[in-house]
Amino acid sequence: MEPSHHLGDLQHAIMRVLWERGEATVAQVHEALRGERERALTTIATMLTKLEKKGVVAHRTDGRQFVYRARVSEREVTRSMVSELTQRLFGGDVGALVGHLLTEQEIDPRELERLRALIAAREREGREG
Amino acid sequence: MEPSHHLGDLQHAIMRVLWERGEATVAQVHEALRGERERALTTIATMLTKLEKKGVVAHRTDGRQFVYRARVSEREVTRSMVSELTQRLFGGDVGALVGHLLTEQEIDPRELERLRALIAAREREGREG
DNA sequence: AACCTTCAACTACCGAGGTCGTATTACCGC
DNA sequence: GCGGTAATACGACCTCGGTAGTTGAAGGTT
Repeated sequence: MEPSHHLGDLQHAIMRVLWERGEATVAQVHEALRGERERALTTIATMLTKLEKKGVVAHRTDGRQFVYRARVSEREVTRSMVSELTQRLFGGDVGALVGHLLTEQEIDPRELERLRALIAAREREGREG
Repeated sequence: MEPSHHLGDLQHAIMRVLWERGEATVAQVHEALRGERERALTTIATMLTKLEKKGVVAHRTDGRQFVYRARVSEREVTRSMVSELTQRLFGGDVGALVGHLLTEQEIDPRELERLRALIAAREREGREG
């Protein structure tokens, strides 16, 4: 079990920028996040420092600037956060969560068909692999 | 949109006790939670007070004791927390989360069949209702 | 050389969850 | 009535996410 990639809201937003761009300076992250809300540049810088201390990002130096990159993949983080919630709310029962989503949340009909295909594939895998 | 029933770990554990038993004194909650980890009684009492201030629990008095009960349903909380995560990780796309669960997480084959039925029912609903 | 801008570093704070220790109060058994 | 016990009330403190001001250095500009 890796050290629980649990990210806050801003942290996750920053990571998304890094995942998308591969690398980014503080200013670039700040700029990319300008859409949602105006924050001080130092807020981003501080957060990146904290993320680095947590081990989820790293930086190299380019002239005077720090260029950050993610050290954990989006997939890892997503898996980890989803697992955490599944644990908390459904005692780890993934099927129960899917059931909840199917019955309690609105899902686009188009999605349903996709999902149906996904399940079929999954069941096939189970029988063969 | 209700005021975001976002609960921490201990808070959620306490709520689960309340949901299960309907009502419980501080001592009873403390006792029920003893299994996972030993905590001071005052920790539970403090948390219950904070939960009451948040509006998610209420209490009546029985002699000298406070008897707490939940003021929000488990369903509400679950929905709210799942929605939050769906928002954060998949931009609110519930289907995407289901897809993730289907492809990235282990699901019991027996569950798959149940889910298939659930989807079929859902699709039927969509066409008729 | 003096200045101005641009960085990162450092410090400070706030709120919330979580964890308790101590004070106070109210009751119960002698 | 006195002492002990059982409950709540209150306040302290820690961690973490989030937010930002200030400082100090580095480097370009005139």
